This record gives sequence, C-alpha cells and structure tokens, in this order.
Amino acid sequence: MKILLIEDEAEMRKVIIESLEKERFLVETAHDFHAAWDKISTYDYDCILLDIMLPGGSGLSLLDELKKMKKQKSVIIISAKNSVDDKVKGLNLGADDYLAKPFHLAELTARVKSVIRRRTLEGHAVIELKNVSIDMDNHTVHVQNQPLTLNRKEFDILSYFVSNKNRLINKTALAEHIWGDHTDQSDDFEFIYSQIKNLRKKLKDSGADLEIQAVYGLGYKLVTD
Amino acid sequence: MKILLIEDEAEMRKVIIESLEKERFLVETAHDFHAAWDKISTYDYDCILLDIMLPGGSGLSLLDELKKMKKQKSVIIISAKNSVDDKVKGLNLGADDYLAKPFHLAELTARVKSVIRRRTLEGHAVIELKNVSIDMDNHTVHVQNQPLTLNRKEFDILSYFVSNKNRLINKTALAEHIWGDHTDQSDDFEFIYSQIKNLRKKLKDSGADLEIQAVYGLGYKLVTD
DNA sequence: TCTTCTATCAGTAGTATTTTCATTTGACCT
DNA sequence: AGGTCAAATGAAAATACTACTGATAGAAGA
Repeated sequence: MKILLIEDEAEMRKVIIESLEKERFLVETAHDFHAAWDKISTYDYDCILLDIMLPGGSGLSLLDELKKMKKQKSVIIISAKNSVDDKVKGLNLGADDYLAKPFHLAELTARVKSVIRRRTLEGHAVIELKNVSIDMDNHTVHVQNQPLTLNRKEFDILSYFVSNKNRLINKTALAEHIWGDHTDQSDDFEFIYSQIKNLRKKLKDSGADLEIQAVYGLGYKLVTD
Repeated sequence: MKILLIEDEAEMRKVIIESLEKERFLVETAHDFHAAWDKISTYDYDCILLDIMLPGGSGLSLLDELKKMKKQKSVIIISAKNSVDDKVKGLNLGADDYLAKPFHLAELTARVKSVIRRRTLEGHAVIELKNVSIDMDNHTVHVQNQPLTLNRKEFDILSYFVSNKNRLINKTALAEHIWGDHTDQSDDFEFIYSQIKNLRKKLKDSGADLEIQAVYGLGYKLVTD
C-alpha cells in the first residue's frame, strides 16, 4: 500500500513516516504543493495525507483539483486548524477524513487503514480468493487454514495482484506500486523476477489455487484457475 | 525516426544513444563537424542534436550552413554554455530548441519528440489517415478503433509511408530511413520485401483502407484509395 | 551478533522479430 | 510471345528480446 504524505515540517514528516512504515506502508513524501501535484499526476497512491497549511497555497485548492480528476483518490486531511469550518470545507471537497493536530500516531494509522479499506477493499480487511485468505490488516496469509509466511515484498505483491485479479499488470506499474519512486527511469526489472519467483514457489508449495501468469512482453496476471 | 547526434565526448554519446534507442529512435552519430556535414548532406534526418562546443569549429557555423539549405532541418542544440547570448544566437540561426548541459535524459527525449512532432506532424502525435490512426509517441496503431499490433520495423515503415502519403518512396531512401546506414552500398532489398509483405498482410487483415503499392523499378507509394 | 530479507548476477530457456533463401509471380520491353 | 529483371511469397535460419532460475552478496532486522 502506497501513501503520499504532503507535509512541510521535517520533524512531522519523520515521525509520521516512521509510524506508517512500521505498519508496512510504502511512504513517499512531497514538501510542497507543486511537488505533490507532480507526484499525484504521475503515480498512483492508495491514500494521500494532506497537510493543508503549507507554504505555497492552501491544500484545499489541491483537493479541488483532485476532485476534478477522473480517478478518485483517498485523502485524509491533517491540519493544525481545528475549526469546524475547515473540516466541513475539506470534507465537502471530497476528503475522506480529517485529523486535527496534534493527534496520536496510532489514530493516524488507524484512519489510514480504515480509509484504504473503505475505498479499495470494499470494507473488508480480509480478502478470500479460492482457497487463499489474505488479511490486509495483519499482513498474514492462510491457505486452506494453514498459515503461509510471506515476507514483506511477497505479501505486497500478492495483495496487489489479488485486488487486481485477472487483470493485466504491467511491470512498470507493479514496480511503482511495490517499490515506489526509486525505480524511476530504470527499465531493468530483475528485482521483480526474483520476488515473483519466490512468491510463486510459496503459493505452489502451499497448494494455493492461485497462479501468477506472465504475459509475454506486457506483464503479469493473476489467474484464478 | 532517424536522429543524428553530433557530439565528441564518447561517454555523453553513449548515454544519449542508449536513451534515444530505448525510445525506438534510430540514432547515428558524428564526432566532428566534418563528419556531421557529410552525413547531413547525404542522408535525411528527422532531428539533429548538435553540441556546439566541438573541436573543429563552432556549431553555430554549421547551423548557419544548414539554414542555407533548401530543406529545413529540425535542430536541437545541446551545450555546456548556458549563456543567454548563445541561446539567442542558436535560436536565431534556426535551431528549434536549446538544452543546457547537464540535462535529464528524459527531458532530452521529450524535446526530441516535441520537435519532431512540431515539424513533421504540425502538432499532433497521432496521425489519422482514412480509418487508421497512428500514435507516434506510443508506437501504436488502431484501425477502426481496434488495436493493430505491428512490430518495430513494420511500425517504422508504416509511419514513414503515412507521413509521405501518395508520394513515391524509392527503396534506397526507405532502406536508409528505416535501417540506417549499415545498408550503405548494398543493392539487395530482400529485407524490404519481407517487411512490406507482412505489413501489407496486417493492414489488409485489419481492414485498413491503406494500400502500399509497388511502382515498378522505382519504389513504393502509399495510396489512400 | 546471527538471521532473514532483498537485490543483483550470470547463465539458460522460451518466445518474438528480423533476415535470408529458394522459388514463383508479374511487369516491362522489343 | 519470350526474355529479363523487379517484386512477392512461404519457409527456414539467424538474431534479438523477455522471462526464469539458482546462487550469492549486501542490507535490514531481531
């Protein structure tokens, strides 16, 4: 799960990133609105955390732009302004939640999870597919009620595939979603191969009825037999 | 699309060529002005990348010569000199764009594409002809809104024909443009026949209203019924 | 520290693309 | 019509890409 944090204060960023990474989110940051807009228009995020008090313009206008986009985004506003007015404005402009500073980090991660669940998982934290069940909150996988231990990347990849089952996923999108923007202008996808390989092996050994198929020259697709 | 890169530093050449070839351009190089001039006067390029700081004379004089030619060329200047003066001089002498070193390779390819688009297609990256539409950026072709998959050479040939529709194209020019200068003094055009054949078949099978006609002893011509 | 996870390398198999070959078809000219 | 060369064809061979694998070294985590 990929999150964009738009926040100018370094200390605040640091502490939020830390807490989200502990929960196994992939976090990217933007320090101002310009950078934020760049990232939003090029990449795809599962959730956007937006501090509306930034130098360079109000976050509300960014929210407004977002609303105009075809693709709906999940946004949580974080702000020192705790006026009811701002909250209402934000939510009207399509934000999914609003969190006033100061807040507990536990609360932030809880809201993030909840928003993502609502938007991308239709409310369920556990996805069942064939004989596989995937708990998106606890990051655990069971096959025929037997636990299957996947490491971080394997889990991320599997959950991405599962929530896009039977759909073609090209390697650029996969790399972006799982590895983030450090893979910017690379066209070498060796690192994908080795993860796919291990994941396939584990799925097969556990008897899962899921198969990750390669689509030559294009990408991968999760087929559910 | 054929590009001439005039640049003396080997490392610079290497990295630029790599990035352009990734975008499916056909790149040829000249290490100095003399060689550059030779190539320009014998071959036809869609875009010329010119480093004005070369041993053997300023690139500005070459630009000047170019301007005198009948046939307008698309030129992008790349230079370490980032003075406004040089930029102005260059653009006055007919360069289409100016890029100061160091630059992002992504930026270079973007500018090349944009210049080519501006010159050859009057602003559109997508050419529509009869019931066929050709996306020069994404290298895709659609016939009646159905995608038509062409491989690299087929696409190159089709786009060359389309941007020279109803005009006679002799085989030497075609070979030069699509295959580059490795076919210099060969008079064997078997490799063309094969590609033409496959392209024709695909066009016909997809129901495209385009026909590549042979003109006996001279070359080919794309006729639009 | 030791263990686990992740990225990279070198080699290989599998698949698609491009060129070559041998042969046939068709156009042009006298 | 018949000779000659250009062009087209199907198939095979050569080349270039893409994906996969096992091994391993480096990074991260316990």
